[in-house]
Amino acid sequence: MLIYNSLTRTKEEFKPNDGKTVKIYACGPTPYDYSHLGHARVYIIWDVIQRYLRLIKGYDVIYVRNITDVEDKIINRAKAEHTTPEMVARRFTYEFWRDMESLNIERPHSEPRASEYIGEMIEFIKGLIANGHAYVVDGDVYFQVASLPQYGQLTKQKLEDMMVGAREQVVAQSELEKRKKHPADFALWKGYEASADSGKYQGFGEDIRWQYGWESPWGRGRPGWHIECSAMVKSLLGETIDLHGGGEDLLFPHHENELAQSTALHNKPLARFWVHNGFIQVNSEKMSKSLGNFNTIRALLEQYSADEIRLFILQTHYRNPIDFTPESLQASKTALQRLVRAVECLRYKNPDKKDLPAQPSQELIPQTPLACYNNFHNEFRRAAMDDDFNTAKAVACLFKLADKIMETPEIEEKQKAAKVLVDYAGVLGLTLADERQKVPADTSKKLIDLLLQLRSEAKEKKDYKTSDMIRAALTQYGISVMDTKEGSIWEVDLATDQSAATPVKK
RNA sequence: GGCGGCAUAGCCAAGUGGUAAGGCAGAGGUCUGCAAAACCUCCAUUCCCCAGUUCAAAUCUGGGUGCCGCCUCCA
Repeated sequence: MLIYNSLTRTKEEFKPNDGKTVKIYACGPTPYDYSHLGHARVYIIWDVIQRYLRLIKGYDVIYVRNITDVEDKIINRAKAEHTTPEMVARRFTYEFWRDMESLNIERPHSEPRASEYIGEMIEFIKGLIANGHAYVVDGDVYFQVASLPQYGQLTKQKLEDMMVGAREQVVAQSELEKRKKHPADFALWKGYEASADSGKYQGFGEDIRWQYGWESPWGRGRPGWHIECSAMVKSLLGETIDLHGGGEDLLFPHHENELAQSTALHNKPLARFWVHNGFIQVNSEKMSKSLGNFNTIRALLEQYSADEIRLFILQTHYRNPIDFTPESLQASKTALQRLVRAVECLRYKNPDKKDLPAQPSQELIPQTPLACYNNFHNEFRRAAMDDDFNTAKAVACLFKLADKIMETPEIEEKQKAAKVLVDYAGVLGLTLADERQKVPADTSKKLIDLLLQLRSEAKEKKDYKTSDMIRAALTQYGISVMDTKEGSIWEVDLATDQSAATPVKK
């Protein structure tokens, strides 16, 4: 199969390094706020990559996704809320997990937190100082960019060219830059005392940055942004992994610097393939916190199901930008119904079972020579997913199969094909669960009121047979109906309710 | 200033040398007490513009126009 490699900027034939185990490291969230649709896209994409390599390609996959819980934005939020960085990170890590669960994103095998790997980072930095790629200035440690001839290889930038931008944007920014030997040198370790803006954190009682620091050979401080990934990759997966990636914004400086650190220490490539996804845009501008044009996953889930959001995202190739509009999401919602209806026939045989299985079957390779999906398997894999995870094409395959299912009159054939559809949709993380009869919570109240209105109309017509039938039915459902002078009132029958519940006290 | 991406029907979006996937919307039909849903059929002679290469270009080359991203926290 082919995967586009950001490092070479071409699609390359992919095989795991050892032939069967794929080591994946995807850059995870910084938990300082709720996640938005852009985050959803990255993790949905990696979820699909991971599922495809495991379920269809049959590789053993080790999937690691970190949590950056040591970061300035967390510290700033903690300061604003008069709490601790740990509390902020923990809270939003939980919120992140909830969102991931809601989107039917499978858990990675490991989710290392930066704060758990400070020791490994310090060792890593010590190695870089020892072999001359890093230098210490007053408790700070910087990576010396000029010491690595291939620096800039990932983003194809020359050091001289970077200085032009650096001159305008970076150098003037702070006194701190005077410490660096080159403007592009980046911090491996930020010393507390040396921190140029540490002063502004005083006056809040205890200095949060001081609390949130670790002892190191260079004094108290905290790690720079990029070192965590290098150290955790090394610790959990080894010196060279198969796939590494994240959002395209991470290419520079984050991944360039990770690559530099790891190359400088190991003299080996950090990752064989670098995979980066495009952004979600709003009105052709990127969706971001700073522009304030983002939609949280939490908010979107109130109106759209996980399947709908996933379909929306997977209908575009992962490297292209997606322009988000409410209409485009609505289009995916409508489209999904076609797939759901196509697999409705699976319920024909067992009418008692109202829902499809939550987990798709693992038997993914059908041997039945049914005409309706003869080429489906091949098309989905070879033409679509094997070509740089072309989920847009894969989704089109699902729709074509759905049409074939609709056309097929014979029930058993329909069901066989529908099973295939469910299984392959599962590779994309789509459940195809039928939610058409899922009603809002307050609908039952409205329905009871409607029944009581019909009942009172029946009573006025002296149609006591109907009115008694309504009351009897409601009673059977645990609703007590009482007629008063002002009209009928109702309540949930407590006795019925309690009989169903487990007693709390004995 | 450096690096990079995109431009395909009303909208979204695949396709990167062989004659335009798929989705939404729209039109017609079947069904139907009414309504809705569903199902079937149709819907780009053409891929931002100009020039070139080729038997053949949306796809390759050169030029132009427009939009966007990274270089600073960002998925």
